[in-house]
Amino acid sequence: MSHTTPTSAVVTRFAPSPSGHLHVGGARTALFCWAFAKGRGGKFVLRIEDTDQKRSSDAASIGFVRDLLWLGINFDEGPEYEGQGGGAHGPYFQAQRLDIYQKYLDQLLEQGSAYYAFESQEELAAMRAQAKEKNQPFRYTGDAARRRDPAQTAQRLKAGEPAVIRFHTRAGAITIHDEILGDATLPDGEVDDFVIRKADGFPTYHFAVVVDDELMGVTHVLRAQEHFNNSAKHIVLQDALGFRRPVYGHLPLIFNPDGSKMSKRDKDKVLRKVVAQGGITAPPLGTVDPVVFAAWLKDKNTQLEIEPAQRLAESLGAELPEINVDDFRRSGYLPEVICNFLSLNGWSPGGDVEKFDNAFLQANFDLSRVVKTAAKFDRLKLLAFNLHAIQGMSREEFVRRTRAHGALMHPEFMAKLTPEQFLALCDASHERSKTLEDLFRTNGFITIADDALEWDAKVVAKVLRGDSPCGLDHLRSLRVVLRDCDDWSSSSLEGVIKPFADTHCEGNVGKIAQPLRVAVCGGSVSPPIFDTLMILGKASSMRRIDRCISTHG
RNA sequence: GGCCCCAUCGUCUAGCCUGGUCCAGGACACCUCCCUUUCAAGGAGGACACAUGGGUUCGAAUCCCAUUGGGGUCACCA
Repeated sequence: MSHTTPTSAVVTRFAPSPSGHLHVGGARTALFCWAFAKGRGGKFVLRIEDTDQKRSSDAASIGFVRDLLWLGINFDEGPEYEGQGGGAHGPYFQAQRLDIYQKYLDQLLEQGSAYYAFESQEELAAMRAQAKEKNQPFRYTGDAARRRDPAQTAQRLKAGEPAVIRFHTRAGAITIHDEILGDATLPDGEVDDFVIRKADGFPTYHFAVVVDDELMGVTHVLRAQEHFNNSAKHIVLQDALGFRRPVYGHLPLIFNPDGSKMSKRDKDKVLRKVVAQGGITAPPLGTVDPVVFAAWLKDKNTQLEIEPAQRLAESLGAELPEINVDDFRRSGYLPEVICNFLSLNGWSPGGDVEKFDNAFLQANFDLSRVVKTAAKFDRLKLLAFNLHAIQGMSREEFVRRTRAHGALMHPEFMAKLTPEQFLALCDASHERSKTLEDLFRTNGFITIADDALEWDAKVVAKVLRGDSPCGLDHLRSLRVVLRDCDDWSSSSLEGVIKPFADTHCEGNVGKIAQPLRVAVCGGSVSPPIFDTLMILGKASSMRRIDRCISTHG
């Protein structure tokens, strides 16, 4: 293979470990990497870091790629996935590149830049504990190991003793050049002889990253700030291997509003709280496996799988916090809004501009405008952005996207509405929808059978009873009027009910609208009442009103 | 604890590099009022920040130092 890769072309990469779900933090990293490369006519590479056999048992679980594409983040090279990916620098799964790493491992070994080490996990843990006890940082010193003669090392290896390969870090301070943070120098001794190949033969993250970034021609490494110190390790590796050094940019972290790290564990946290408050000792049927549940209860560090966690939350009436991109999709957020909002966490185009699309981001994203400070993820502002975007949609677009969301998330709801009903519901809900989920969440009464509707006791007491004439009295006299009303359109109903309110309630429409609303939907919230009646249709509306009167009369 | 990084309204941020136009701008949230058949939405107002202390300078949110506070990292995880 020739090395004619033009050095001027920008290449960035997003390199997550395999997972079925894309975290919003990861999404932002991917978005920035994508925007940076694409805005400069470069390439964006996706690489799967599956060198941890314990966690990557299901190496095919790269479901998050779907989330990436949903957000509009496509990649030029990477695993093949629904028409995306492929490329000349594959394979893009690190677990499939073991022979490549071995070559460079050998080079390091020959150079004397790496050596075998035989300490057991237990020994290392003891050393770490000791360091911690003395309040000292743990640093592995390879002197003893390196002093061992090669013959003995060979013998131990031959005997099948488990061994790792460590990098021999030379003395000296290491300076990291960072396009976002500026330069930072780690003093001599900060980087110890870290492991580059594990006992199971897999490279560690540090080693695989350095080799792959070089081979894949990555020019700019943009990743979260938690990787900052790792960059020092990568730099010394690059130097030892004679590799080029990419430009680094460490992105500020994204936190929860309370300052804690945003983590999928937050879901477990919410569930544990609800379970504890409810004094629940066994999982509701069909939610979580009882054995798993017991183990989960016992060990606070364990996490439930996403699907069981969702079932459990639903059955307990708990709201799980949105953490993954898919959570936000399910909650009815728009991908373009998520991208827009995510960009604003850590970057801004300057001035007062804050609403923009991915094309704008691509054209304007620049490292010099990335902020250094961590951001707290403000869901309320995201919600406001989503509302604004929905309001900005045409009627057709709103219908189309709501229908798509409904087909995916609420097929049973969709099945119960005629196309005309659905359209009317969309019109009645458009300007009040903060998410695509709102319509489905707040209009459940429409899909309930007329004779199965239940009324909220509190609301009944407040709206239907009380002063005289009370709501029920109004309903009784209004039902006669409505019964004779043949044109059940919104405007016609208004033409009937408003005059009724004039004569019976001194023009106070609320006095009659609320009892009506409660009668037909069971609660105090619905779209405007005339729309609500129209959507339900005359037969259904009348049945509900009559049943309400007889039930509460 | 060692090392590294950071510090503008409650939150995301503009301004900082190239000191004066900033008694600090926008957005979300919040408060008040208006509109109103519910919930929203919408309209009009309002309150709210340069962490602290020293310098440098005629002048500092902007430059320097210290303090304080916050974060990251210290794995055969990535």
